[in-house]
Amino acid sequence: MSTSSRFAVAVHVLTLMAWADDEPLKSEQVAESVKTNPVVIRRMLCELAESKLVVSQTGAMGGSKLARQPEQITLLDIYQAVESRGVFSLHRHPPNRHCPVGVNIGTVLNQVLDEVDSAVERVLANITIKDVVSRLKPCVSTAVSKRKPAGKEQVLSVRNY
Amino acid sequence: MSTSSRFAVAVHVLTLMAWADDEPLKSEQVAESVKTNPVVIRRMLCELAESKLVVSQTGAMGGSKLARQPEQITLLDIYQAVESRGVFSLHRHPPNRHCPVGVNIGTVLNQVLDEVDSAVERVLANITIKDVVSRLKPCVSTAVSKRKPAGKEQVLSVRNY
DNA sequence: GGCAACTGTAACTATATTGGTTACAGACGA
DNA sequence: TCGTCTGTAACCAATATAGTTACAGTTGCC
Repeated sequence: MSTSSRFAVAVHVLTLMAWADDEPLKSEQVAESVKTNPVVIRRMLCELAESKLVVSQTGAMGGSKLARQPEQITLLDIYQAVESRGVFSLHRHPPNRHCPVGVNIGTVLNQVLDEVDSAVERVLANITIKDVVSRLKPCVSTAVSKRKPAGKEQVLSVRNY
Repeated sequence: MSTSSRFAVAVHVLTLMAWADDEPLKSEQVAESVKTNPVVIRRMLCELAESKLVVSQTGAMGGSKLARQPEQITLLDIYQAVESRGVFSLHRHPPNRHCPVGVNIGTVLNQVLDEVDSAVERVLANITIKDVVSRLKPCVSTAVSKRKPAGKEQVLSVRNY
C-alpha cells in the first residue's frame, strides 16, 4: 500500500485554500503549514491545476486558489489528480508463463484489484473538501488543550502523529 | 498507494499451494513460478507462517503447504500478513502545529483513511483462495490461445502484463 | 552415522520512488 | 524596470523493496 504521502498533502493543501476562502495563497505560505519546501508544493499545485482543481497566477501578488467551490471538489478528484496508480500493484516482473497459475494469476489479480480500487473510490467520492473543513472546525476550538505537552517532534511515518 | 508487489506475490504463492493440493512445495518451485529468487519466497513464507497461513517443514523432502483449507483463507488474511500499513499514509513529518489547519488535518485524515481501509478490508474479506483458484481455472483452458505472440518480456510495473 | 536436500536468516547490493534543495527563466503588478 | 511570484529542470538524500550470496540448522534416507 501507500508509501507516499502525496494524497494526504494534497488534501491538506486544498483544505488550506478552502479555509483561506478565495484569497490566493503563495506556495511559501502553504509550505509553511505543510512544513515542507515550497518547490514540493508548487510541483503538486501543477498537478492539481492540470486536473482543474486549482488555478494559479504567476507574478507579483500571485498565488493559487481553488478552481471550484469546496463542496464541488471530492477527495476522489484529488486522489485521481495526484496518485497515478491503484492501491496495489501486480508483480514487478510477469510470472512464469509456463506455469498454469503464473500465466493467469495476473488476470485474476487485476479483477480483484479493480474491485478494491472501486471500493476506495466510492468512499472518496462521497467526501468533499467542504466536509473536511467542517470536520476540522470542531477540532480547532479545542486544539490548544488537546495538544500534547511538548517533547521533541518525532517522525512517525504511519497514521499517527 | 501501493508501490510494492508483496500482496500480489503472496496471493500467487498461496494460490500455487492450493493448486498443489496439500503437497508441500519447495521454495525453489514457488520461485520458479513467481520468477524470483527462492530467498525472497522463503522470507515471505516466514511471514505467512507467522500468521498461520502456511506451515513449513525443514530438512530433506521438506517444503511448505497451506495451514488451512483454501476456502478458509481470505485475501484479507493475506493482506494483513504481508502489508504492514494502510493503503494511504499521512504526512511524513507532522504539519505546522501553529496553523489551524495543520494542527488538526491529521485527525480528520485519519478518519478518512480509516474509512478507506475498512472498505478495502470488506472487499478482501469476501474473497478466498478457493475463489481465486476457481476464477483461475477457466483461464487455464484457453491460456495458450490467449497468450500473446512472442516478443521480448517487457517489465510493466502497474496493473497489466 | 553421514550425506544430501531442505528451510531460516543475516548481510549486502541494486533499483525505484518520493521528498528536499538549489537554481533560474518567465509572468506580472506597482 | 524592479521585486515578487510561479513553473520547471537538475540534482541529492532517504526509504523501501527486491535480488543475491552465504551459511547454520533440520530432517529423511542410505
